[in-house]
Amino acid sequence: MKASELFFPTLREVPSEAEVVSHQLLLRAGFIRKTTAGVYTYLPLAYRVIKKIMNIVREEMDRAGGQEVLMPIIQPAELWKKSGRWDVYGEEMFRLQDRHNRDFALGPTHEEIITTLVNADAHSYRDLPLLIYQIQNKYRDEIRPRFGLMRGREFIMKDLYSFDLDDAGLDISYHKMYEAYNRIYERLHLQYRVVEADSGAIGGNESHEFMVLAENGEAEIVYCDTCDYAANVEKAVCTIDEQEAGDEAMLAIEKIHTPAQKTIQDIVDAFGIPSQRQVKTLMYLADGVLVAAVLRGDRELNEIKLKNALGCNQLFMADQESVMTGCGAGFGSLGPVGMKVKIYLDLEVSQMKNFACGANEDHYHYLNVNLGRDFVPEKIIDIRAAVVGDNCPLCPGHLQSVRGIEVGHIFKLGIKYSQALDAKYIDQNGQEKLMVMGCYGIGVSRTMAAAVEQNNDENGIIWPLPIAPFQVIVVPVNAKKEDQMNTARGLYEELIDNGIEAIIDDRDERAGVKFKDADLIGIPLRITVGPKALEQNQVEVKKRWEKDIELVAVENVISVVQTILGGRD
RNA sequence: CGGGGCGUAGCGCAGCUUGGUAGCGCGUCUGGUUUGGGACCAGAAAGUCGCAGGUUCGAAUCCUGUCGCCCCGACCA
Repeated sequence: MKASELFFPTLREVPSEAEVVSHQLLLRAGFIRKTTAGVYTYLPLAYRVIKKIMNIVREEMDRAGGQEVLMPIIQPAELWKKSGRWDVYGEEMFRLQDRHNRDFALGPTHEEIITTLVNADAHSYRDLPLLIYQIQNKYRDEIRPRFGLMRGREFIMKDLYSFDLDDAGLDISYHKMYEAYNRIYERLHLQYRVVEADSGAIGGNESHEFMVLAENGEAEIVYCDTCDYAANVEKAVCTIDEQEAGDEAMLAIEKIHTPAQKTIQDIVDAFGIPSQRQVKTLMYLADGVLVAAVLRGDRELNEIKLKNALGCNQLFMADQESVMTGCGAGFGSLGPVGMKVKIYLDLEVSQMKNFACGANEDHYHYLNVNLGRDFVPEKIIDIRAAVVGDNCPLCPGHLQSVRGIEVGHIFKLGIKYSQALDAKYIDQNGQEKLMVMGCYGIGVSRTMAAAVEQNNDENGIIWPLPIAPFQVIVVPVNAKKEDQMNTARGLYEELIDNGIEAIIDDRDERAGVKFKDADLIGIPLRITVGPKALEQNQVEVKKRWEKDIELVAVENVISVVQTILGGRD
């Protein structure tokens, strides 16, 4: 490709709409342009990267026994009504009507379509297992699209669905995908981590996320400094150490006047009671029902854990009014003693003795409160957010934390959708049974953004070799000098003949401009044809990820390039 | 949807408080001089100031409404 003909409109300045580095660089380097919020056009360079990612994904899916199909984006409402998700999916689904006012959705995911399809055409145990996948655009009317490609409303996703005879079969399919995903991220040359995940609204009981490590990642990952344990903080299990439980004797409960003390810190300041000796009470509305979540004073609640424990659909922090009517006291004076609504007590609090908390009466607190004697919770469960330094749930190690971008997520769905959509098969004994399903997603366009997020410097993108839009850029320092252009052209053609994807920067620009652009768009190797070296029949070979320049005789360039490309791949 | 902010030339911004000729830098086009890390000189094109109402002799500027965009929160590949 000639740079003079390539459509890659680079920008010198950072568009003001871009906040994160991947968004800024993809815009500046002429890879993407926004059409509307969360919807982007992929320009030629970007689409080359996308296609490379797709191909790696496709190869690994095929290798794992997946079969590629292409399902419709436009999906009839009736399918979604059948699964019960037409109402549940809510605002996030793009909906439209045809000329007869029939309802449709733009597919945010394809469980409905694929399950219906498999149910219609796979009837026997002999037809299973099936691993069906596709790579196509998904539509989700996100509450807030952001960070460019990171969270779009239209994005490219690979989604695979597995159909098995039973749980044992699902375990095998799940394991295949787990392995395939690992191979994919290895092959993409991304630093990543597999973590245990919450399965969220999609349902199911086992789930892993594949996280590309990046400082600005939206997700927090905790991992053990000793063993292999790693989890999304949303999921990370908090344990208590039986040894730590004090054998302190219970003291008599005492009510104190706290006219101006509302927060945990106020009590620390006024009475010198450390936050670890206090308890905080958070009020939530779970599907409209008021509940109390009780945690140690210095801890944060993990809402997802609470939501899962309650088994509710919607969980919001309660408003002042609901709290006043439900508890008879306002925020800042709440506590488990005499609490009129159900108490969900964090595991850790069950070990605390003689703690301080609100008295459910404005301007009063209790001291020396004890579980059992002074109050009885509905449940004692793990609902606190894990933090760095916590005990590992699996070994004697401690938890560390990093941030990551979720680029892949695999779920065991079980029979949730086969039940709703009636996906059954006849087994060896002539019995009807429900298929057991799994689903497995990779955000392809997000993976491209994550790759940039992880691989860049002050000059621009540094594409990992397997997904670089081109592998080599040949830069004649002065396009008007015939000897330089001739050598550059010769090398360029030789590269192409050897199956190496190359650009020749034949533009009549100053060398600085070409170098800046080459760095910005992140081509891994640059071959510079300049006057001085050319006198010795040499050119420069520069790796985008290193500072040093290597002088190479023109006749050796191809083999040097091949060695570098081969070595890093 | 709640909170914060922004819409002025392709990109980055000023002008708005105090109404009166629409400006700057970069980019683009033409000519020339240059040519190893975003050159210089000269010239040029390009904006119904997001849109719609209103106030006014006169609105980018004041008022009302509306649309769009960005950031923080809940959601997710």
